[in-house]
Amino acid sequence: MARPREFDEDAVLDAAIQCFWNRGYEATSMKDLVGRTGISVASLYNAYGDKRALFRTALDTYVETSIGERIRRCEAAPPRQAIEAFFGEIVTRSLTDGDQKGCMLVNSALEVAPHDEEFRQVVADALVRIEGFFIRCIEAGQADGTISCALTAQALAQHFLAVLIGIRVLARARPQGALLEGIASSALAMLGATGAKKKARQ
Amino acid sequence: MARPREFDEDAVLDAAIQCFWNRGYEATSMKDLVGRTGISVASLYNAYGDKRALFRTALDTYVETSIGERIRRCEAAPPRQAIEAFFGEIVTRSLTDGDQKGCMLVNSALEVAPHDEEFRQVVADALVRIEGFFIRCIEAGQADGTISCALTAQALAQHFLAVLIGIRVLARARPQGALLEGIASSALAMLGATGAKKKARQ
DNA sequence: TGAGTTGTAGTACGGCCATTCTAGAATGCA
DNA sequence: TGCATTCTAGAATGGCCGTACTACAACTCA
Repeated sequence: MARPREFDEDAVLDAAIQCFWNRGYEATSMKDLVGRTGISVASLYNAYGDKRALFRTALDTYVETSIGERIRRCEAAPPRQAIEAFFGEIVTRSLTDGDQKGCMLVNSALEVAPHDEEFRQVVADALVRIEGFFIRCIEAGQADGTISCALTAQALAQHFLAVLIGIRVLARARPQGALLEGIASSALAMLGATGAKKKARQ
Repeated sequence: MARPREFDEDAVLDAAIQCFWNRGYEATSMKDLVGRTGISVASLYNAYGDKRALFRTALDTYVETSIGERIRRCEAAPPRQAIEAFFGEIVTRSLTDGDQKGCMLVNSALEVAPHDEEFRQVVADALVRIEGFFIRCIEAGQADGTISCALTAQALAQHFLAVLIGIRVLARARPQGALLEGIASSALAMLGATGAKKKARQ
């Protein structure tokens, strides 16, 4: 071990994530990355390998932090509220992001997954992880009666996954609050009528 | 007027659509287009302008043919069947396409719409057109009692739009029949119970 | 202190990119 | 037939791409 890094590795990786997230893989050049990260291209190559490897690191980090943490955060709540919180966060994030970057995972699912087996697997695994979150919540909710049993947990979870992706795509092309919120709330309606308390009030 | 075109304009445009559809805008090079269309780069520039203009023509044509025609075809059927047919076609197409190209409109919604106002508008308009198809079908179905009134026509239509997009994205990352078919059928379940005949049988 | 190691900066490199130019071939019209 | 016009082919162009190389700076450890 000799000379230590001069740059903040987390900050640089975060800057790289922002680039790829915003523009995608192809449209992001090494020059863009150098400009955004503030370090030289040699340092980038030295620290992360080539562009593809840097993208892989960026995507993995994004999935682990943005998505993984959201799942953990939401899953702390009771099942039904966990799903509501998840959609709520997604919609809020989509609307408050001025760059309209959408979700880096969804963007990658379209851009890099189809023609690259490695990335297809990374994306598919992350999607399965989200689906797993939904399944766990729905099963728990169906067990304690807070979620309807009209559909199987898996069917409903996969439906939610599709809606989630749809929201993320629409966030980039039609970023209107009413649209995204409406879609989320019609999805949540599929959870079934809420408990007796709320029902009685209406 | 002098020397006429030597190439089949429809065939060339179709080849260009295939390129852009499969790889996206950025990842498709003029060299790719020359190879796929079979005509020289000079002819491409002469006939369609630059790469961006060719993409615009390709996208417009795609929307008009692939999507416009599907809407017209499906809308010939009664409202509920129209929606069922629409989802059925999408799922079938997604699964039988060996290239897993998904939908060129959805791909464009993520790749070119966010950073290009012209294309954002083109994509948004096309999405509104699909939404309009759903709204017309749902309103008609709610009027004749074949579709549930649990949600407003617009809310359900927008929900369907999101699910549709979700299916198209998943088709590129997780192209499994059971997944896509399951999502479509859980969406169709939102149309509500079918007519008395079918209900009585069960 | 100095030898060894690793990070950094700048630059050079070959290749491919979109685009344009040049020359000539094919057609319609007079 | 000859002129004007349009299409086609291929090469040329300038720029940017990702990447590798070279020289040097900064640190650890003996």
